Amino acid sequence: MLSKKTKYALHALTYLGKHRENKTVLIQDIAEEHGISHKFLENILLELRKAGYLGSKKGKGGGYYLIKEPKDIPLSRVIRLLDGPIALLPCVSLNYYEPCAECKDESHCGINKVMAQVRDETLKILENKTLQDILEGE
Amino acid sequence: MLSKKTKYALHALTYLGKHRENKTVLIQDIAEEHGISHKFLENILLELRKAGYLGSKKGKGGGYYLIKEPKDIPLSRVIRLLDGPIALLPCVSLNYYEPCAECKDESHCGINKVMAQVRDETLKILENKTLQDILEGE
DNA sequence: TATTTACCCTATAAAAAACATAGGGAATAT
DNA sequence: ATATTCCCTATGTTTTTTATAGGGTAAATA
Repeated sequence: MLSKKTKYALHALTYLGKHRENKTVLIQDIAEEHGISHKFLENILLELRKAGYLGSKKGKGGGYYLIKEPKDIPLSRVIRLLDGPIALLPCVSLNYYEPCAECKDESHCGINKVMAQVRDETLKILENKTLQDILEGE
Repeated sequence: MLSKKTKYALHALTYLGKHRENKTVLIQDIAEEHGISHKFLENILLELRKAGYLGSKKGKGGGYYLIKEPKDIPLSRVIRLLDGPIALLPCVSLNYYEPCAECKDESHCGINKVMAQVRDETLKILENKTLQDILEGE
């Protein structure tokens, strides 16, 4: 399951995607819309900004805004950013690889091989679904 | 990512799948083979037995053994049993459904719709990969 | 039938991760 | 100047995961 962090990030991106004509959106507005803690959401938006999905403006009239096209924001990226690996095991993670302690020989591990296939197929799904798909479903 | 519980369960099932000619296998043997805590593994095997994947025999000469065909043990089942939902959000889980607190109207939520699609496609993958596939990769 | 073996079951504790809050700092509009 | 709003780091709380403990029960064997 996704963490609340990732779930809230998706809600925030969706909200920002729906308000692209406005210049900026306040953290507070998104937080209130979904009943999320302001401060918790703030940390999430910060991460999204650092990752290049959002822009921000300080001071009165400031706020956040989307700087990427919704079609260029795949679920895979958002999940990786906030939740970490998409692979089901560390030993098959492309971005967060770690060997499994209980596995003596990765190259002869059937679990490893199958999980690598699962990873590839799962990635295909999550790379093809984007914020755009979410917005179209609203 | 899968919990260690699920990962160990897969190792145990694999071990039992590779030793089907022997009548039974000791918890201890599996635990030692993979450097897993005996007691932790015991709880996992217990769950697998209750779920109908394993049989057991008490007393001297006892132990565990596989009672299903490897091809009839899909990853989806093992994951659901030990880790819970396969869906990425509670609001699209088939077996562990819960509404999302921050979502006012599920039927008009784009995240919900996309995640339901992701769930369906992910399930296809995990239902088609079985213990048999793991055994063939060893 | 006594003894040993090995699974059965529940409870509890330790560690890690997730979730949330706090509070002052820096930039900007008015 | 001042109010507004994001920026950033640190810390606390809760939940989940991981692991351990210890006695109970059934079966084989002698």
